[in-house]
Amino acid sequence: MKTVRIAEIPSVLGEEVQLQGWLYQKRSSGGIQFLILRDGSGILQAVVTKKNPEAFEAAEELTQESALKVRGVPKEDPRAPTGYELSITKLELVHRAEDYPITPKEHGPGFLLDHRHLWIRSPRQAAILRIRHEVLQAIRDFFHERGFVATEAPIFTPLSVEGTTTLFEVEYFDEKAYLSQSGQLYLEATAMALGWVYWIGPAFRAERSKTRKHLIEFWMAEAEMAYWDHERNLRLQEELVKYVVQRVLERRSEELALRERDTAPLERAVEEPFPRITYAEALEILKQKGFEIPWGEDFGAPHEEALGEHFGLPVFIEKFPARMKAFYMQPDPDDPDVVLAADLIAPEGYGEIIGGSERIHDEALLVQKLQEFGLPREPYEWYIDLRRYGSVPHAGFGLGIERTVAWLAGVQHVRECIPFPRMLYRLRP
RNA sequence: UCCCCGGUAGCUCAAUUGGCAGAGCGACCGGCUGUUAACCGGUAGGUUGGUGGUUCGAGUCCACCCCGGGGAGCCA
Repeated sequence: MKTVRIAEIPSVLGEEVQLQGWLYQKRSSGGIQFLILRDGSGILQAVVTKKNPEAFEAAEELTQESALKVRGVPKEDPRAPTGYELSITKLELVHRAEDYPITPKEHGPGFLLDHRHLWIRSPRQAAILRIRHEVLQAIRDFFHERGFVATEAPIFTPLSVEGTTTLFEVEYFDEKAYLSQSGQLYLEATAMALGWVYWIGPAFRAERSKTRKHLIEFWMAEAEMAYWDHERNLRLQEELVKYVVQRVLERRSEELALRERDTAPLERAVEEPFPRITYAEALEILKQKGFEIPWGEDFGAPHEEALGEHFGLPVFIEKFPARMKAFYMQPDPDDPDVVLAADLIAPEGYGEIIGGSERIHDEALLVQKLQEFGLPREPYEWYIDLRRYGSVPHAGFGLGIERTVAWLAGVQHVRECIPFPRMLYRLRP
């Protein structure tokens, strides 16, 4: 007897196989019962009738989410939800579940988040997590194929990359440490050692934000490249995003279909070049749309959305006013008031998915910027050191995993794009 | 931190001007041989988030508190 996973069903039609999984849902009509099984790889309808009294009686005892092993013969059947159906020959109960809280009916977000440890079993949630897996694996493959070295940045740090108000402070024996907001500064160091590097890791921001685009703990894919400039940095970002989108379209079409995701905008993002506009040009476009933003002010969520909608494609916005952005960004030699940085805005209202820049490589300028931004020098001493020993131009970026997954899977809120979201006022489960 | 909305059965929600606390789903019992969130009949299930106040009477009005949700700012 061959044990297979539901994902393999199309390749074993007509032969008796065993499945190991859980009961997602059951419907019955007198002498016939339909069991919707899930096993982590997908869902499948199984059918049992009174002609098999032993299995029929065993099926009657099943509660939602009971664990079971079934034997049967899979075949194509247009009446089944996925087009395949298993005729049960034998049914073995592994564990009978207690009254399961999540029913196939409506639930509110609060209830579902309280039961996140169970909610992830729901097919539509599991589909998002499989898409997330595909995104992460595609990113690893992309960088590996191009000769990047996978490396790591520490989670405990003594310093701040972003603003100092958004830090989680923790005790580190006799001193204070913070949870990392970004691995970037450390990646700059490893880039000087290894050339081209990337890492995928968590970032922590103690921002009191409550929007569908924010998590307190989120994951980033960050890359840093020695001897690269702003232009080459943007080309790599576009190549990466196209690669990831194409991979998900190719390998997760079932999950996208289950999510009822319209794939047309994704296909467009693979085929067409991403528009590139400057901050100043973005202000002009927004002005035409009725948004008056003075030079030097940042965009809000409605403005980002308007820009994404304007192009219908991921769009790069580059050359922001230096004051708006981080201390380490390289000024534009043609216009020192702006920096060689760019954000990539996803279409359909999913917001900023990448932020990147060329980094300052001149020691004096970096020290000056630290002062201008009011940052203490001591914890950054090692970072300044990088500008003393063979300093070279370099660039990098960070891609937000959950926002990217939300865009690809068509999920309204990033909290569904990570197994266990950490949010303002929500630490459990 | 600010603005808006909410908290009633396990879940999703009703409850008219302040006047007997209800429905659907789920659970349980029964019926039905092709269901698609199946359907049909029945049973059980309540300290209306908390404290205080107004009132003959509060789920409903007032005050404070607690817990959520949506959005803003900030960011990926």
